[in-house]
Amino acid sequence: MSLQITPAELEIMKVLWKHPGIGASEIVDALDGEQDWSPRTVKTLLSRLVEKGALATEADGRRYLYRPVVAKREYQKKEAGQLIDKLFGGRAAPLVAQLADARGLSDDDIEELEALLGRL
Amino acid sequence: MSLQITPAELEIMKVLWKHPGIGASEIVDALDGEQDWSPRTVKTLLSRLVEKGALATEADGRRYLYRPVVAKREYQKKEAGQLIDKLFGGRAAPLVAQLADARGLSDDDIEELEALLGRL
DNA sequence: GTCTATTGACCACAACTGTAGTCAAAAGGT
DNA sequence: ACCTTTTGACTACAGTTGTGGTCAATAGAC
Repeated sequence: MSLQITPAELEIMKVLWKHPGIGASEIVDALDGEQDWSPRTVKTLLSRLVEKGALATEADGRRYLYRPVVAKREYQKKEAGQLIDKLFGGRAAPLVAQLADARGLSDDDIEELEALLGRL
Repeated sequence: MSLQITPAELEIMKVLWKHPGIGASEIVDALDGEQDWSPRTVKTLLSRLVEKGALATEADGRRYLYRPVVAKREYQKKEAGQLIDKLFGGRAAPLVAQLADARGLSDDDIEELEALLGRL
């Protein structure tokens, strides 16, 4: 159960993580400006996500309300783990070093990281 | 020029980052145990990588020697950047927090991260 | 010198992805 | 009671990816 979510599907998931339990047209609205997809496209992505088990549906009269099954946190964890396994030999530090190098760390980042390290 | 490298292709790249300038059969050998691909499959992946500009070839008599065009570092940077943009709102700290949560940080990691933060 | 194994070029093909159309049922406006 | 709009179900279709086959040239083994 690898729950493969494609980039396009992820956009839908992001909307639903932010507003769980909305219907297809609200999702289309929420995506407006972000993505320029026809409502048809959004519907297809929704069906595929339901089929994959990433979304649960709840009938609401004529339509469905959608709700994520995988929590955002879980998904982030999985993706982050995959990336460091795939490219960084499973070690977190080189990843952070690359990030720092690639785009610098904000002061906030540094502060948060220090706090985090303090707790360990 | 986004240089889209797929997971299967990445396995080839990893071999070549480690041993630049080898030929197809050496790559097949190096992958043995890792991946179980027919030599044909490896050849196809090589052609696609060359076509995409991710590998350069150098004729060596009857065959080619392959060599990465994109450095590993560059690729890591790009991937890490994409991940935090895609899932962590562009901030590094939450990513590290997820990683720490998901699999813990080794003492080495913590030490390295502290050194890194010290420099900033 | 001839045979065999290797190589790159080209081809195949199913699964997955991105994008969207058709269709029939139902909801809501008037 | 009709017409329009919205919705989910089904369908389409090209591009990408994973996997590997065919073929002709050729390099090396005998």
